[in-house]
Amino acid sequence: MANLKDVAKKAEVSIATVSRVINKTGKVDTTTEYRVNSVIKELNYKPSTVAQRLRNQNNKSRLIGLILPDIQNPFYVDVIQGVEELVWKEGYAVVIGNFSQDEKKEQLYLDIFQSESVVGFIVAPASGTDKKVKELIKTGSRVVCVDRGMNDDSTDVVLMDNEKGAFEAVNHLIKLGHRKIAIIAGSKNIPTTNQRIQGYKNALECHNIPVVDDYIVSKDSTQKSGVKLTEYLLKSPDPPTAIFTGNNLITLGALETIHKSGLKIPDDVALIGFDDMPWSYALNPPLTAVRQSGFEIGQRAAELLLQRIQKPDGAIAKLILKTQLIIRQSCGAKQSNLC
Amino acid sequence: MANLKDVAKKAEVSIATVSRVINKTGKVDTTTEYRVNSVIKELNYKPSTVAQRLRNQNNKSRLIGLILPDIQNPFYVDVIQGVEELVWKEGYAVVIGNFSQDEKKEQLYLDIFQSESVVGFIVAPASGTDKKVKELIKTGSRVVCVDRGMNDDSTDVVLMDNEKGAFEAVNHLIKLGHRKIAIIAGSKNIPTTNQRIQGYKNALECHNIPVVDDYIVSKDSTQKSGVKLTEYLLKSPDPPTAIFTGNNLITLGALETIHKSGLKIPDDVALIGFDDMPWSYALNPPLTAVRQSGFEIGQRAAELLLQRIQKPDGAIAKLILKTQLIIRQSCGAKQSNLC
DNA sequence: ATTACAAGTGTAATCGTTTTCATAAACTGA
DNA sequence: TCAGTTTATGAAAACGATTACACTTGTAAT
Repeated sequence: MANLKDVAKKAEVSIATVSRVINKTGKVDTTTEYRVNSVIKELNYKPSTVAQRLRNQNNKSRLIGLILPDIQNPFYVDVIQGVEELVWKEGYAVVIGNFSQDEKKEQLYLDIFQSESVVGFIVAPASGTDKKVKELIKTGSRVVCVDRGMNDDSTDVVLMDNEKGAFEAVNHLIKLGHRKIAIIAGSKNIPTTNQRIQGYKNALECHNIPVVDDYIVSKDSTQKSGVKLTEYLLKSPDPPTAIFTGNNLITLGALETIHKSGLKIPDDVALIGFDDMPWSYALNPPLTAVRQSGFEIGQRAAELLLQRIQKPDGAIAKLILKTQLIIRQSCGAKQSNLC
Repeated sequence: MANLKDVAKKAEVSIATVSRVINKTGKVDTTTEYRVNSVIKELNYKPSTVAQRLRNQNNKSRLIGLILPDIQNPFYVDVIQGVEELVWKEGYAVVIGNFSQDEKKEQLYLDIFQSESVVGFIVAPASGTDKKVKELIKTGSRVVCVDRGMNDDSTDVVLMDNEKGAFEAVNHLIKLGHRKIAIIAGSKNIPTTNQRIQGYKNALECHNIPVVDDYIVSKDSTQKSGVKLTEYLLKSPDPPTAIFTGNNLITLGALETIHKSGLKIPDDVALIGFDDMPWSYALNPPLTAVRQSGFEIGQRAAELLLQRIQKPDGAIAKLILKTQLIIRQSCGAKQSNLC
């Protein structure tokens, strides 16, 4: 690759002049400017970002590091899309690290990204006490958390109101007359899971319906465990009349089992899912679901990050986005007017 | 951040010695080595990758650039996952550019990634004559194409056998007795679309069924156009008894319309989709579909890229992966034994 | 005692930029 | 005509690392 020196020699000027032409800093004669520009084109010269970055210490990359627990989950894909779309307008690209719920992998991605000098991080941290994240902040990196925050509120964060979302879902089921309501939750290691379980309990308690431990099942946040746990619930001596699934993958697993066992939705068993997905409406019957917009989370997080980059010392923001209950046909329509 | 000089001063040695300790090159006294290492830890010193890269001209990043047309499409998410999983083992991270079928955006991402000195690119190019991609190859970048290749076979490429996949799908419908078969294809600008249409035609011709132009509809590869075009087909004077949808998003759109119009699958209209998705089995009835493994494409592409990085001048590979017809219940079961 | 060699270390050049400072030439105004 | 100013340019220092080379010791071989 041609460098400044090559261009300078060919244009018969000093490298300083070439640099001035490129960066439009300082006076340059019009004719030399023209000459230099021709040579640049001729040699297809592109300044070395590496050298620039070394020289201009503050010259960060045009990369934003996005570190997520599970790219297989379409929810996080929406987050990616949200971030990408917003950040793109400012000329940034997104680097993605998928750590598959593995904290070690998360740490390594943070390391790699840091050494690639990303301008900032958007992270859904594996734990609320992530040492590496704290270290990053201390050393002046910009970090925004999504979906899950740091315990000590040391970063900007964009969260969903999971508890309320779950409450509304279960409340909806209760209003339709259901009393035997089960929840298939995701991994208990994830804060959001516990928030959703809490919302579920709150709704039951609000209607004086006893919380039955057998109706609260969880393993991990995969489709497979959705299949298994639904089987377990349906085979139990007193099966629930309604199931609330903790995320979109679990919902798919539950659907699989319900169809296999020949039960009808919503007459034999009602289903309501956390996560509204593109396929929710295509189901038969269309799925009633709690919508959380990954796209919006992504966008907000990106906004916060860009702000933080501009104003490193601004107040720390904590955004809690509302979920939306999308009522379709998977819970039946028998109305009642409790609550 | 501390640099070599700081460490050297504090450890009372020259920067050369510090460098030697870090890189374990050259002789260093055990006690000085120990001293230097302590200081490094104390100051939390990390070598500047930027400076290293400038110095060691060949020192590339640990990033692989992945440039895709539509991250909203779960198929490409599978590709990402495939790449990520394989490449991760070799200590690389993945940078993702989502160009939303916009060639300009694609070019810009290629530029950004190049200036971030990625070790290699995996691209699903917007067009088979992409100038920028060719330029990259000329300047020594490693490029592997996925899903769509370069016209002149100038890069390694991993493709699906779309024509055969479509053929088998339509053949399946014909064997079940269908004669009025429509195809809702994706954007005609994408090579894969045309391959799938070709496979569709081949199957009809193979059974001496006339190809009816009215049954071949296409717009773009979105859910929305799936909705619209299905409406169009079902309202036509002689509606098809079976629909073959060109990708997973179109399938969702078609399902939406079919359910809305109260028709039963497969009795009123059979449906077969290109792309088997996690939700295919959760549908009611479960969807018969042509499976193409994005994950496998991703993995293979990553393999090729890593090989190419090691052996820049090896022979160019063209991998064509087979699709798999997953027969479920969305096409009915009336057997016939033509063909 | 002298030479030869190895071990341990430091000096300085280098990678490709940007930018400060110096300087020569050209212009200004009395 | 000459001081003062502006314009156009170049030389050289930095950014933070690596590394070839030179240098000082100490030790072994003669």
